[in-house]
Amino acid sequence: MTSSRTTADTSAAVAAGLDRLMMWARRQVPSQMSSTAIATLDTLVYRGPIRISELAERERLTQPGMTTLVNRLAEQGLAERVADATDGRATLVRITNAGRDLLIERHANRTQALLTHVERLQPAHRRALVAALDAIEELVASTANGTP
Amino acid sequence: MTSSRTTADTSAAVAAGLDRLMMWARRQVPSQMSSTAIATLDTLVYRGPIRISELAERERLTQPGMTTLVNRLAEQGLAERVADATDGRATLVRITNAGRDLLIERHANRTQALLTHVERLQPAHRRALVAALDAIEELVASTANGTP
DNA sequence: CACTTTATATAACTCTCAGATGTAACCTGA
DNA sequence: TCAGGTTACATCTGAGAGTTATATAAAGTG
Repeated sequence: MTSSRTTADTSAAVAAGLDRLMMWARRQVPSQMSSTAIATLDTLVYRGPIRISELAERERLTQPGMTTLVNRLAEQGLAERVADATDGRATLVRITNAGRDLLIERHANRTQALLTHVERLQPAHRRALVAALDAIEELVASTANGTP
Repeated sequence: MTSSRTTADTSAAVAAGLDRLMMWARRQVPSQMSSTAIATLDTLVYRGPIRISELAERERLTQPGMTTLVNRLAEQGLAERVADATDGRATLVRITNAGRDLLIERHANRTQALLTHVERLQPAHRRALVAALDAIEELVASTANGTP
């Protein structure tokens, strides 16, 4: 009882802490592209070629919205359309090398921006964050594929 | 030597982990309001009444952009304009009780959404995140007031 | 008291999204 | 095999939220 109570409380504390962390981090790293565009490219990396409608659902966009977003990405050479061999109606979207490069560069920039702050932390706190990296990994992986 | 090398590496790992965490969390909690509007309200809480132009700079918006955003917030009753007693040109923006309530409710909603995932973590991972809460606190506080 | 600077507001435009609707490809049963 | 229904995507308009350029009003300055 005490145990489950504690688990619930600490989970809530962690969730609240993560939310505040995100609010903070958002301000540290200005981003030039639409966050939806970035997240979509990210999904393309982890999911591979994927249908427009499925992409729209994952990114919580309407299908027409995703269609125009894919158009923009294609114009910029960051993604491309591929015919679906199994269904003539469908279009698969695939990230290009340029798209991957953009994500890599962006990630590096953001990491650099956060780095300054992380380096200034008390050593013990930094160690605590390092120790939590696997946990973050699990969290991110928890819905990385097939969100339900 | 080895030590400083390790510090830099682990800091980078932490920063990279945080970036991926943000990408992930973005998808978990859809928000109805503009993220800029939320962040602005948040700033109003932590800074108290503040000038339009200073607010614009903090949120990386142009001054006209912040003027219209403040108009929207005022129409919704989430913030209000107050005359600056020391400067007739300036307008101070102040959050209202309704604005505070909205932030509180939103934080609760997001925390609830994250909670599900946190509770499913392996106990050891959850403990690691709990242990990192103070570190997160320090990180968020590092530029919570007066970023420069 | 003119002149410059500062703080905000207004106007016109752009970009990105949502909602409604159209069109082509697939599936199903008589 | 073909008519009717469904699925997947595209197109069209309209609204929201931001930008730059510019105007207005209050402060400072010689």
